[in-house]
Amino acid sequence: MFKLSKMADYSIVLLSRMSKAEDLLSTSELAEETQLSEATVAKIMRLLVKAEIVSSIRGAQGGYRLAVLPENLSAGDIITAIDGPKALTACTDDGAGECILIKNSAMAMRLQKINGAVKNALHNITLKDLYV
Amino acid sequence: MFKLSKMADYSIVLLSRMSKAEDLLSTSELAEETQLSEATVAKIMRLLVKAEIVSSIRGAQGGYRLAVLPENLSAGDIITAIDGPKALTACTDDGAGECILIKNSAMAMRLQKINGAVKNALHNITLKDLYV
DNA sequence: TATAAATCATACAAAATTGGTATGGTTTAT
DNA sequence: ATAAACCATACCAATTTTGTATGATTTATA
Repeated sequence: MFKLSKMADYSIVLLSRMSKAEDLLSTSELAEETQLSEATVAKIMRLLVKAEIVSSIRGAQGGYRLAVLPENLSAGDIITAIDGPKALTACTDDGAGECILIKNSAMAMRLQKINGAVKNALHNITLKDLYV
Repeated sequence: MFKLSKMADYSIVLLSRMSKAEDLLSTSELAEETQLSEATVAKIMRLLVKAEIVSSIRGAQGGYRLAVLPENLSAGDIITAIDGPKALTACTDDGAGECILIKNSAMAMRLQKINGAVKNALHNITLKDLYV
């Protein structure tokens, strides 16, 4: 199913705010402006850094800044960064005995169609589309 | 995020099986062929009946049959039937204090774009595409 | 008409996921 | 040296999802 997670939702709000900023924004600044707790903001920012969507400067006067142009950052990228790559998949065969029904059947390949279509749709929407 | 729920996954398997059947299939028959428990099959079938995707005949010798042609049944229809209409939405304002951040901002409308794109993608895939 | 086959409705517990917070460590400007 | 700020990890609470159980209703058939 598709339902934007709260975290992904928050991240879009944060990224939108950042896309309007010239200089660095700290966790506390972002938290204040978005009404989110600092802990939650920090958690999201870490994921965005790891995904190289934002870059970070450590130490005093540090903070975050977008590492990608808003028009080059897709909704799919953001969701994958926050919720993980499995967030955009149908029944995946992870070798742990999942998807018994579908393994060994043509269905597995067909389900890829659903994934592909959704991924494609999400990659055609950019951050710029979302905040302009 | 998008991840096909197990139930939606199962329902596609069940519907695929039904699309090959001429006559009625009972819960026990479907359970046996798909290796799912009868209780789980029954639960899914109830949802599919309510969504008018399959029709049911009660009583002895009863069972289920597809009520729609496979080429007219979209993945979106199936997912909505199983996981509910909210399954295909971004942060919805349901009046219960959700989405405080986004309410009163232009962001709400922008998020509709994500929903719209995903819904559109899922409605362009039919059951026939999935089992042929 | 009694019986068995079958769907319908509801409720519920276990398991998995998600949301949110806390704690301590490391880096760096001043 | 100090304080500001990011980094890493772990953890718990809340929610959602999965799966099952129980009983009621309908209907073909002997």
